[in-house]
Amino acid sequence: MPNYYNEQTKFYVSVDCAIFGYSDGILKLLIHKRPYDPGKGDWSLIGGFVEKDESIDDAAKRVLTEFTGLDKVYMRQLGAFGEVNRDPGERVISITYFALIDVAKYKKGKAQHTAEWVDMNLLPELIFDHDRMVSQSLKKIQSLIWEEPIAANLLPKLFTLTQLQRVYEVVLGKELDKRNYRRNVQEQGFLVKTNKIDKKTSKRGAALFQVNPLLAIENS
Amino acid sequence: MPNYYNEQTKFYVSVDCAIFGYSDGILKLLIHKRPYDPGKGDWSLIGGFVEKDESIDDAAKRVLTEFTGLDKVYMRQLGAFGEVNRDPGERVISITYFALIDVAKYKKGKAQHTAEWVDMNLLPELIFDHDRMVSQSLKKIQSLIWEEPIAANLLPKLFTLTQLQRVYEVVLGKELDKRNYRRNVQEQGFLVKTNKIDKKTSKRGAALFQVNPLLAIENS
DNA sequence: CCAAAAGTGTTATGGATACACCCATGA
DNA sequence: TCATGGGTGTATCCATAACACTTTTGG
Repeated sequence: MPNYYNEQTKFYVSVDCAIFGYSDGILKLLIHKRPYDPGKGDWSLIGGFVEKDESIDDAAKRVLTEFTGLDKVYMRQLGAFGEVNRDPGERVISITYFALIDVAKYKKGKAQHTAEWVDMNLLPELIFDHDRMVSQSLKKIQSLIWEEPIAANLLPKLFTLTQLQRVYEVVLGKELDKRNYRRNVQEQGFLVKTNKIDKKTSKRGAALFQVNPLLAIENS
Repeated sequence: MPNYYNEQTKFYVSVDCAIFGYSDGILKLLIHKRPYDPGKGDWSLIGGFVEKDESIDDAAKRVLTEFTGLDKVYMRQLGAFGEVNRDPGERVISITYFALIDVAKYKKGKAQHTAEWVDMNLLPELIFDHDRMVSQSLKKIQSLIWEEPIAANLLPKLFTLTQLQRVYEVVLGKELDKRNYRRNVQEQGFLVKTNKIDKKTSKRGAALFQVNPLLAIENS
């Protein structure tokens, strides 16, 4: 066979990103109104097509940067979605990623008029199989949150333990015992106490922590 | 934009299957000598291209059936591998699956001359990124083995608890305490004792078990 | 002076681990 | 009769869960 590849079918391949954020004590998802048919105007995850000379991971990073202005963001692949008719417009195979970002750093990029942070508890129905992508992403984040220092990606660089506790609580969907949580999270060794004090959220002031810079997870 | 899709690049999409089997107390992987360039003659996972009108899951099932003669096999998606030059011949995005099958049921199919069951401990180097696919698959199987009744997929329909224990041990790579293992595996509720007795492996005879038919996991 | 959040240890409980002997049978 | 694998229960340990009070300070 002279060139085996040539006989094969090619496919559009997209990346869809479930971008999670946190503000006001609420877990949010960045979604936007799809600007073209099919499904024009329907809510959709942030996505885009993989381009010729970029890896799928790079495509996901590029899309995320285009839509949020951020790079070096914590992002992981969830998996591939490849039902024949998942996109009724054309056959498109989607590789799904999830990301955790600090909403405060978010800058409107592409889709600036139609992108919104939506309360995860009030999520509208999403297009195609995007609902499944979101629920599977959240499950994976829940299973990773005690394994890797990912929760802090939803907060500014410096944060108090109480702020981080709220993040754990909204991600896991349940309240945590303050003392047990503090013991657990500190035993992990992800966090280092800075000598700075946050005076905004309490009169007494709370110690500000950051993720151990040696662990800088982010991408990769 | 009249048809947004048309402006996009298309890609070859393949499925690669890490097919695990078990015999003689050893965990094995089905690999074959790649029949075409690049890498002709090198060891490779079982794989094939996704075709026009099949989902990626169906493509993986088809490839598995073509190479093993088996259907209704336990198979799960691992994830997508999409480095630009992962396949030096052409840009190919691969969706990787792993499967657990009963080696005794295996029939040589496609690649009958070059496919082999190889001891996981003596695995040769595989082509491209297939080594990573295998090690990630094994990790995922290890994390699922106590969650879902997947280990029995490596055995015939009826098996003794001791046979199943060996499967757990070779998958997890460590010895298990017989009494603890038996308590755990029976508490899961996956197994039902049949009234049949296996006399082949012991003089006394051992009760034969099967997976609760209501749980028939297989594909899906 | 008091409301509001920060910070801190100990006990209780339940799941996981370690461990040893009797049973049934074919050769 | 004995060698071989089958089958069974309990005590210990460790990790997780439950639980309440003192501190600090801005208003």
